[in-house]
Amino acid sequence: MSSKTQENYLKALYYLHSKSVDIAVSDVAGVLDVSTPTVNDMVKKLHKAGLLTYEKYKPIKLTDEGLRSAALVVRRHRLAEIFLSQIMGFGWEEVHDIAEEMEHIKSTALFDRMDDLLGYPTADPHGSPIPDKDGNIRVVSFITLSEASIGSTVILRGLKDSNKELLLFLNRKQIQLGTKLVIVDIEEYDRSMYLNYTAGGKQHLSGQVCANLLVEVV
Amino acid sequence: MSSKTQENYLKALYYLHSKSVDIAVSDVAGVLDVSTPTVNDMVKKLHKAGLLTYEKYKPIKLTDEGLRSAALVVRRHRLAEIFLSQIMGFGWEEVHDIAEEMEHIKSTALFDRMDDLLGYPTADPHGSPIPDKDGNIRVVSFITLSEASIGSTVILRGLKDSNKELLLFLNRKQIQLGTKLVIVDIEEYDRSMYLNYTAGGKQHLSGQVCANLLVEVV
DNA sequence: GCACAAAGTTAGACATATCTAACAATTGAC
DNA sequence: GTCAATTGTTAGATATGTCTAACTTTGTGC
Repeated sequence: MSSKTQENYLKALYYLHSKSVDIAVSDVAGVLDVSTPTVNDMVKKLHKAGLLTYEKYKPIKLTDEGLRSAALVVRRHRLAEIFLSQIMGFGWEEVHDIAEEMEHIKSTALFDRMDDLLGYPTADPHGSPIPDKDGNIRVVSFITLSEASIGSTVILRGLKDSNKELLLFLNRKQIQLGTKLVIVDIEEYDRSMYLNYTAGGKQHLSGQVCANLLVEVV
Repeated sequence: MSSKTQENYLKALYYLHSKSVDIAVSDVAGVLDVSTPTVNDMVKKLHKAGLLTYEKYKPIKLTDEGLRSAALVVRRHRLAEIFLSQIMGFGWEEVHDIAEEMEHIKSTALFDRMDDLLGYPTADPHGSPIPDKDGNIRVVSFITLSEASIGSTVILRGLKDSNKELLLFLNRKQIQLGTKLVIVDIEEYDRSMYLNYTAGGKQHLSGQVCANLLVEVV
């Protein structure tokens, strides 16, 4: 069983892995704000646990098992963030720090229940993907609503540049993550769109709003 | 700032304090399942932090500050339990272990938000009181519904002996914690009651059910 | 291709939280 | 009131996670 500290190292490694498969000890130290000898010790422990490859003076790499474990920490973090925001009504700027602590809770049931309540989101409001229960990441490429074509059906998956005003606006329009939108018509001159969706009926959204909504075409 | 371990000691001390103000080192060790020397060390730390009184070979006592800190841990635990049960739909038997971890999250905002969402409960479903934000316990004495008299208005605060069937039954009757009930009539021969309340109108509850509902007279 | 800077490692120290073994104080039985 | 049992304390060890200081390796600039 991995400790809270080990989970934080895994999360840092997951982040660095996404930049480059080869990871430097000093980069881990930088991300976690600890000294390199401290990282060195932990690297040896994680190597012994089979979560990463380690040879003296060589760059380290996450093993498949390490990547999976790390993805599960990230899954818990992102589910917690979305839960805090969507279900508990926190602002997106408040959720990170709380999720940082919630992600270490040892209860798969808790996070699976969040997943249920949230309708199995595949990405957070910034479009970062949420690994599934097995640590797999479903690669979905999002486009902005502006890029979608007339007649297509899309699902809102994230916001490109979220701010309070946009969130409140979407709230008033009864549009949330997971809402299925049908593009009825597009005004070419200002890139605004006419949409149809269950909760709101037919609505008109400005080109500016459309450019900020990340959607998945279905 | 107190660590997770210290918070667990405080919680144990809170429990023992409720049995007797004088607390034995060995009792703490028993509750937390650690050795007495371990408790001895921690007692010295908590004494240094001003949370309890300590004199060699004398029984220990929580100070006012210690009692307040401990109450705040208990508050977080109980709010988390009720939140997991009421909002997230967990069974009462599942919530304790998860709450055991959630209670250590360092975010007053999280627990205050739970408190809001739950409508400021004063007791958990077993009738154990929930300390407020300042660690104060509002002493309310609950009686069973059976003990209430005709014409009185009561609020459901807890269940004496909760089980799934009872919870489902109350759910069907649309009675939940916080529901205000007016006692319209009592059948003396079987101790059953006729009640009036907003969501359910006039309802008849058996004596067995009435004996299991903990209520606050208002 | 060599020197030196950057990166990585080792060694030794400290804090927290835990243990066992040994010792000390208190208390209750008689 | 004494002594044995219970309870509390001290001392020394271990595991985790952190540090600084000193040393080693790698690799780049010239």
